[in-house]
Amino acid sequence: MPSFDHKSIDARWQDRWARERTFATPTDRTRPKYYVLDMFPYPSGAGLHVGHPKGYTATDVVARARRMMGFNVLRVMGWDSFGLPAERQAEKENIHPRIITERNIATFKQQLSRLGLSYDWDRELATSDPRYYKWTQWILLKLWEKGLAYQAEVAVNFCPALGTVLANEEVKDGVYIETGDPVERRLMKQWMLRITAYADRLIDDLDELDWPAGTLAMQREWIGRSIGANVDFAMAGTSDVIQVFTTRPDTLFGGTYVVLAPEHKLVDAITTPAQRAAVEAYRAETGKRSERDRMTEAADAPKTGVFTGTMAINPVNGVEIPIWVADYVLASYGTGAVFACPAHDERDWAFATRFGLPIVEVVKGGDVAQAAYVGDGAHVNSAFLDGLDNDDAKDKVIAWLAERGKGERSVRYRLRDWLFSRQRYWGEPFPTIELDDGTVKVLPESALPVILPELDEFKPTSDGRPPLARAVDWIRTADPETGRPAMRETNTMPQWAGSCWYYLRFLSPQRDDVAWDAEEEKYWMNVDLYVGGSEHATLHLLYARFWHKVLFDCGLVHTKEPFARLFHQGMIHKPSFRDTRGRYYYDDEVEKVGSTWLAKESREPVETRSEKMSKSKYNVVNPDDMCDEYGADSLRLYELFMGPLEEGTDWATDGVSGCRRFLDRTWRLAVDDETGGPSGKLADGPSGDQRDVERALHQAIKRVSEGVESLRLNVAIADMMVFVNECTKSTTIPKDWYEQFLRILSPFAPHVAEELWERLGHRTSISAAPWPAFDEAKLKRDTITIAIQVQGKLRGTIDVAADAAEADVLAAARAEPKVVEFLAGKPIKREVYVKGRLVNLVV
RNA sequence: GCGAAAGUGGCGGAAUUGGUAGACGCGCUGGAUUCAGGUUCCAGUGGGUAACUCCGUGGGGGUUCGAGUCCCCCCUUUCGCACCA
Repeated sequence: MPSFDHKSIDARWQDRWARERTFATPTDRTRPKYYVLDMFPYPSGAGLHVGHPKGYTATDVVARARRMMGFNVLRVMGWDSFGLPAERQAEKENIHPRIITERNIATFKQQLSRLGLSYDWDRELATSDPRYYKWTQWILLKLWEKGLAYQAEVAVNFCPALGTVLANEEVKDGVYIETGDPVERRLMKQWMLRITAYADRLIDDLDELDWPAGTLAMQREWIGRSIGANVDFAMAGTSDVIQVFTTRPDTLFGGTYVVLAPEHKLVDAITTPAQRAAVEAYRAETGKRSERDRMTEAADAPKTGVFTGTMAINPVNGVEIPIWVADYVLASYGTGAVFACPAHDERDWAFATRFGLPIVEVVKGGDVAQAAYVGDGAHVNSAFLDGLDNDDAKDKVIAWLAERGKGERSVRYRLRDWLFSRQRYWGEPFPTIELDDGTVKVLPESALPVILPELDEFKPTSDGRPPLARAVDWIRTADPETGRPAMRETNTMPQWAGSCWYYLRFLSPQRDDVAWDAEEEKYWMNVDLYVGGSEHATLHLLYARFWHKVLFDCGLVHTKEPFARLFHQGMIHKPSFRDTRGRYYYDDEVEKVGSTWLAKESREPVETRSEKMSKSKYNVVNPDDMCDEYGADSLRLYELFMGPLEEGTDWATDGVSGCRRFLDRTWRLAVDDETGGPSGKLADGPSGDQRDVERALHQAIKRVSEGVESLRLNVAIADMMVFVNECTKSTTIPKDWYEQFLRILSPFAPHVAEELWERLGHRTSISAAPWPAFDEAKLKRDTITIAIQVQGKLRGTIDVAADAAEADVLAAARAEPKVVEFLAGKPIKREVYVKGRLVNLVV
């Protein structure tokens, strides 16, 4: 029999915390603040699985411990509730997405509440709530005022399956990263946000963030700043010039040809009659291949291209070099034209060797007949650059070009402006109108929120317009300022919009007169610890930083960055079972025979592999089941005990029972299993020598305290287990020690800790008890074990007093029988002594 | 192909950052308690060996009195980027 009834204990304390508003956000300003935030979830129809609470439990431990340490803690939860899945579900079931969303939120909240997470639920918010999205629209007005929102006819990523466009960040290898649906290029008029205007600050301010190094690198790469030069190439017999962008102007003397992208606007003008047919054929050929094909083939495919018939003049040495057209040059990056230096660029080298173009070495260091050399080195064959290294040569040649009006320093970015409209229903309507003369203007703040109109069908119209085109009466409106007839925008904002600023709305979610209270913002911002998945490294986290900087420029927030410290929790996986036809099986439908898995019914072999939990793969574990069987505290402990928070691990329900046994032992230290009364094991003070128990206590306090800071909570739990194991061995333990332990256990296992705390006579919640301090002196031992090595191999151990003198330790080491045996009478050449650790005798 | 991270018992993972490898948990083996256990308690549990001992942190070299930890080469896995000039 388990020792305690988790069902009644969980329910009892959850009720009590809610009734007494135990975790209401403090309003005093006398204590230091700590804002700990989880990435809020999209409330999907599938509900929660045990992967979700991993991050939430970690932040809950931090929040609860910080409160006990004397911080005012802001800990909140909300819903990223606009988005595609609800809309698709709505189409399928013919139910309004709002109803579906409400239903899903109720499920999520119910599941979350069973975990005993210490959220201030009075601050709950949902991005699809008009009280919330009014302010999302309001921020768009700010972006407009700053000239950062505009409409443009652009080549977009259009996903036919979804009937909507997608942002660059949402597309990879020609498919939508969420669903795998193919994406094609189309020219459409869209809302754009000028995130590129913030590119430098988005890179430079990364330096001040305590974020995972990988995520910082990904953001830098995504923004992709390249510093180089624009260089003008004149052409024989025309006044046109070709401008190229290069990061290696120092290799200009090695430039042996120029390449234009097939779409480059000068291609037509410069192609000679003799080459026209070949060039036209090539352009037709490359134009036929979709963006997707060109992406997937990418780097390994042999390079293709044709000569235009025209020569360009290399500005540094006046040499005539041919102009080619090739699709390895992208129209959309830089100027759509490059000068090629095959000796020092791998792509150019591949192209030049294929088409027999000359390779001229200008940087020493490699063998350019064999491969391109891209490293640093002394310049040669480069006139006034000879002898310089890459950096010096770049500076010198840029200055040289600038003096002669042939070039200038230039910075380019991989980052493009953010495509901000979607042809969907379930999102924020734009607070904009278009007048009958085509003028687009934003509505005044007083006209907000622009409420999403009711529809009963959510598909795009039959002629391909967005779902909101169905809201005929809603679209027709008047300019509130002039009364002129106007049309509303039928696009909606992308799902990222709401999550770009929710951390600010949590500061004062009940206020309808402001987006957030300025005083609250000054006190609470920025977010001290932000925990969520690494899949948002270049999406949400980049967009949110961008908005935050705009709000900073508007004087609406006082920090440059929203999230001071970021942590990614690893994903929980579980083996799935699949037969050759791709059918998945639940784990109770298969069995292991020898080393292979068979489907129980068909006896067919099934393949097993560890995958991300997903309803469609039949490998989800529901936290409700864990709470039913083991209790919330056992689940919480296991979520964190599994391994380092940042790493992904396989779920093992057996591990939950191990955590439950730990709590059972904890319980039995205080409560008699038979009677349910006090165990009689808790004493007024130590009996005899209990320094081992005391040391285990202080070690646990130390590790848990450090773990709250470093989020290394798995080892913190291990040390708490050591303490309980020590106590289990003792006949009595001081009550005071046990209570100190309960306090450090309480952030992890709050229900059991509260219950025991109360049974020990406390009238107030353990969550309000002060955090115990550990004593370094109590961690020390009187006698320590010293390892004795001969030639670096362990040959024995000796126990000595902790303060034993070196000479005594060495003497004891030499006298150790095993050691004597291995020394075999040989003279000792060297004695290494590491204080308190080991002795190594070298012969 | 480029970049980053990681490879430790049957399994999840520890290891004071160069100092006794395998903490803690799961699983397993034996014993005790129990009418009965998916109970609890005790003992054991990296591999080989009867033992002395030997071998062991993906593989191979190296530095060092001493390497899971540092250096070089290689292999594997995961993630990110993928002709960005």
